[in-house]
Amino acid sequence: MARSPSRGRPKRAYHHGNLPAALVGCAAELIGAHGPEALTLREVAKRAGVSHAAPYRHFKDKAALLAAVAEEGFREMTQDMVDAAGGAGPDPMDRFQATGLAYVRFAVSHPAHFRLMFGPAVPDKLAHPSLAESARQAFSTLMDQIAACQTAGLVRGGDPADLALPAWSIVHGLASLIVDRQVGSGDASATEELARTITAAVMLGLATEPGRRRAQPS
Amino acid sequence: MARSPSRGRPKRAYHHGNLPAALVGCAAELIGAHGPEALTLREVAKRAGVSHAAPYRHFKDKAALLAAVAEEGFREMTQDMVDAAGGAGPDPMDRFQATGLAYVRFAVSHPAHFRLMFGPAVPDKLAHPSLAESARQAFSTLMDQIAACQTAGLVRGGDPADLALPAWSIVHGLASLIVDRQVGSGDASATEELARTITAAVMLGLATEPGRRRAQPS
DNA sequence: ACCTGAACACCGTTCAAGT
DNA sequence: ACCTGAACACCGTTCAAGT
Repeated sequence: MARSPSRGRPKRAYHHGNLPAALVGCAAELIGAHGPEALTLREVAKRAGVSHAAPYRHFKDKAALLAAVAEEGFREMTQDMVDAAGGAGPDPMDRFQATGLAYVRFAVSHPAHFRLMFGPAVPDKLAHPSLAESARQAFSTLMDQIAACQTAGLVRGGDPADLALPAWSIVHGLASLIVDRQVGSGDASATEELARTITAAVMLGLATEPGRRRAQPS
Repeated sequence: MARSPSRGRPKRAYHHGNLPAALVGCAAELIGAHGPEALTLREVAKRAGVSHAAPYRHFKDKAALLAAVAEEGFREMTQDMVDAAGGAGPDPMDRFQATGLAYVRFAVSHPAHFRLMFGPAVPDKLAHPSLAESARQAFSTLMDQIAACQTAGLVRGGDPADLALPAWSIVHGLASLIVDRQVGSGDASATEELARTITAAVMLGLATEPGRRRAQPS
């Protein structure tokens, strides 16, 4: 097998132009290990083998680097949801539920990334357009599944965005409560069951046959 | 009117034993103004008129002071929910919805406190028992309303804690998404409408007549 | 008992200087 | 063009010393 044609020893490959990617990679590792709050720009730089001032050539400040990692997280989460829907069979309602489960599953298995993506570590997310766009796509994925349910007549009519908001809220709320340790046993299969109950509840609320259906006391 | 009987000028009243309360008050003010992330123990101390080492006589560390402020937040939020339920008339379902609305309203009008209460500013909430207890009471308030709906036959049977989890998740999710600026126009009345839709959706999901009710495509 | 002041080991960020 | 090293203005926390 031929050696890489690029000059220089592989050890110091960063200096040739992929420092940004290396910094994002190191930051993601450290965040996964110790949470976004503990992340230090100086340690990221050290890990990447550069001085603590070097990152500023490629990122405006610490928030910009965190935003890049958060964006990566949103893309991964969206992919997980798309995959889950695809693997859930033909019933649109099953696919919808699978998408929501994937949302919760992502949060539970990557709590540090989830906190980074939604928490205050990146102070103004709208200041990072590609981050905002990747977040929008995650929501969009959920919305698409609702729209498919509507087309199949399984969910009542209306703007899919409006209907997706309760669904997003409930999976996001459960995920947040688990990640913030307000709820949940830590047991993975118990969490799965929780998520299943939660999504089922909101699905009932969105199902067809709208309007007054409240039961009267006997 | 008689002067305060305590010796010394009111300006330096802290030194008599209410420094802890003064620190919590100053911290709450600063958090409300600039968010929990921006809070500095040194500035709290300065604001309270003591040296930056003085707080350590009363709080183990920064997290302990933040925990005290968060606890205050949970008590206030619980009170808001109780008041909302009380002001909502006799229908248990209306009272339940009012409680959920109060939850969202608290978050929207005290975003910094909400972030403090649920976010990572207090790293290990379980390490502060009275904080954990105040959080439990907030959840409990929501649960009580569900139980009342069950008693009235308006919500299906089962462990109230299980049924409250979807409700908690959905209001917490909406509140979090708004506070983290992933959703919402910033308009207060639009937010109110959002919250009303959300709570209605989950109420439909929890209503009586359980089991298979999914509509088939025509 | 409660508070102060100096000190320590960190931060993020900037900037002249090197190659 | 890209990186380094020193420097600045901060942090949280500790601890001897004061009253």
